[in-house]
Amino acid sequence: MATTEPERPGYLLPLLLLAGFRTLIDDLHAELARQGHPELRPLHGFVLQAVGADGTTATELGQHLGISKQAAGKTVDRLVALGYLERANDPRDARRKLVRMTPRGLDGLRRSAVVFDRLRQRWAATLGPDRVAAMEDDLRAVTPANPLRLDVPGWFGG
Amino acid sequence: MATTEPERPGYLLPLLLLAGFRTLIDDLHAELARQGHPELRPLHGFVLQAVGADGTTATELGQHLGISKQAAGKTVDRLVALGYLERANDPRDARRKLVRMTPRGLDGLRRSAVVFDRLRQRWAATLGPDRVAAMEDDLRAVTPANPLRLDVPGWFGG
DNA sequence: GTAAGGTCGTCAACGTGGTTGTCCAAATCG
DNA sequence: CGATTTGGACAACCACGTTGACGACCTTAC
Repeated sequence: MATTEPERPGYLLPLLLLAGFRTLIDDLHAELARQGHPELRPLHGFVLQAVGADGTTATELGQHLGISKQAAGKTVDRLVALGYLERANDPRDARRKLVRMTPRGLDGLRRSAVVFDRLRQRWAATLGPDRVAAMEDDLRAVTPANPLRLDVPGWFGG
Repeated sequence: MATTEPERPGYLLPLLLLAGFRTLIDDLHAELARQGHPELRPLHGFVLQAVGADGTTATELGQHLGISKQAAGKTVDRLVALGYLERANDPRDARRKLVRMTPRGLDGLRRSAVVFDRLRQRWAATLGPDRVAAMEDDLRAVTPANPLRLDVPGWFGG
């Protein structure tokens, strides 16, 4: 690198990152819709991921996702109504309501993982596997290893 | 590349892209808040960018941003209330209401550009200028050159 | 054992952003 | 000219986020 770069404007970088994220998520949900999960929203996938196979509670979920327990509870309500989650009582603590995946929820989660892997392979086929890995490594290097902030709607607009 | 990659899970890629975007935007707005623009939300910056120095109308803005004209009008209302935009009548078409930047809006937009450039330089200093450029090129290659979809809150949570 | 304090879940109110549907005024077309 | 299209605004609605308040329940200390 002898001379300086041809001065790329800085504002393009966030736009490209957003576009990349959005492309991936849109492709995922287009495929999920084809596979029997048309009601899943981008947000929901991440919530299912956060609930995991072991289940949690609304408060834990909120902490994990970086949102209030009330907001987490509302989203759980929605996913219960859609048939992806269910609530159960904790036998050891009558205050807690365990949030668990239903079979349908597990199905969606597994399919998401498969599709994400396939999408990453598609990027690798286009760019080369090393470039994708480099992108991941680079992003990890400039990103404060945050524990997943999922308050996107409120953050962006709020 | 003799063998296959060590199987990185595909779901990390979107998370890293989102984290990168979010880091950039958060840093930008932290700096903007320091420079006298604490009320600007992430969304607002993109809207100002879309309005540009020449101004537009709410309908055009909505088309440009990928949202309805009503949603665009609402956001314009907010930015007018915050002092970043102003409306004026179009002398050639009494239906149209021109949306223009105020001096405050221009100030915010210019500062955003400066901060974005500086943030990109910071990434370049950490990763190397070629890596940042490569990331941009790669993202452009896997992204359908979309004309800026700004319906993020509704898209994500919808 | 009982009183004090902390935690979990829920209800309510509110703000912001998105949508669709309706409607009027103004421009444009035939 | 009348008919159609277009821009803007209003209203109703949904999704997601917030904070505040409040029971119900666990835990701890006395």
